[in-house]
Amino acid sequence: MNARKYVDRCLMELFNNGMRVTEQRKRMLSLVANSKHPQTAMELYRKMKRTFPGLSYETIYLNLKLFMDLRFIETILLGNEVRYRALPAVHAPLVQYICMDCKKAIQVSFDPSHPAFPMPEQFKSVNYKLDIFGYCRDCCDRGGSPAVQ
Amino acid sequence: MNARKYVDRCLMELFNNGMRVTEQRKRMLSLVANSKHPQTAMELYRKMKRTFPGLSYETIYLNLKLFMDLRFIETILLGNEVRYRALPAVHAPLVQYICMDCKKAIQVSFDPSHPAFPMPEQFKSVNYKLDIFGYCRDCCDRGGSPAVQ
DNA sequence: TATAAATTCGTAATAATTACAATATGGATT
DNA sequence: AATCCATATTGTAATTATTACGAATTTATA
Repeated sequence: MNARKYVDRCLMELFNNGMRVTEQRKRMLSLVANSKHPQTAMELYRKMKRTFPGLSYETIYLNLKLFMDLRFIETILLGNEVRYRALPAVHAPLVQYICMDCKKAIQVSFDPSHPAFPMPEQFKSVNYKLDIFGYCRDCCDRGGSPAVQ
Repeated sequence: MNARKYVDRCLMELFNNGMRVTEQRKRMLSLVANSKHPQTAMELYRKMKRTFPGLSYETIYLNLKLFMDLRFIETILLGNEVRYRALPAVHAPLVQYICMDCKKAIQVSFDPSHPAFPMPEQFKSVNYKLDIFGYCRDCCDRGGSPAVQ
């Protein structure tokens, strides 16, 4: 995913919906887009604090909620932590390979219309999430064997 | 999934690992297995309280953690809530169709070795989770259009 | 640069989760 | 069945995560 494009798309969408493009939101989206692995609210807060020393935690949560509503981001549970990650533009289906050690997420697009899915008759599907957990090359090499997702 | 079999399997596994088969654990596993939709820690606590009036919250969390480690259950985020659901025996790959309205989860087995998935070369996969979000027949009929996952 | 509405801040309340020592209990042993 | 001991549960409290709300600030626009 191109981080620059992603941020621009989100900012434009904010603007088009009559919402404000603030420095905090710019930075927050940029952080999310440029992070190798999904971030916790606390991690985002700490990083934002560097740029905005007087930042309130409330701002983080309000914007996380806003970004969720606008589908800029989505949540994932890793270990017991709630983490947030960038959600690519709608209709760009993805598989995510998540390293359970370093928490890096590799995103791969794929075709969800594939007959491999045994869709039940009466279910109206609007979204899906395919997360595959394992260990990336780097962590395999290091021989780490951490707590399981 | 057969709830009775599931609970028995879990209890046996507890026993085989030198852990104790307590009334609390029996009840908790039974609750998880017999719930149509994934439960929050609080929901489980409330229901358990009926059987064990002096129950401590700590017991819920300790056992949730234990059940996670033993892979009896797994977590899912619905809305902003962390919910727990029964995890069928290992090597029984599943797709879960989750109704975003009533939160009912329909489980369907499928074949993950299907070439539809573009596995990256250097990734050692140990587990995966395919959740499809949408609306079940009942909720479509009622015409509900609730908050999005 | 003045304005109005939206956003952020500061503070505090609420909810979720974890910690720890004392007590109780499961299951092995006798 | 009575005893014993390691494990599980309880009770209480601490910590962490999340939400609430009025006041102050900032954005986008004229």
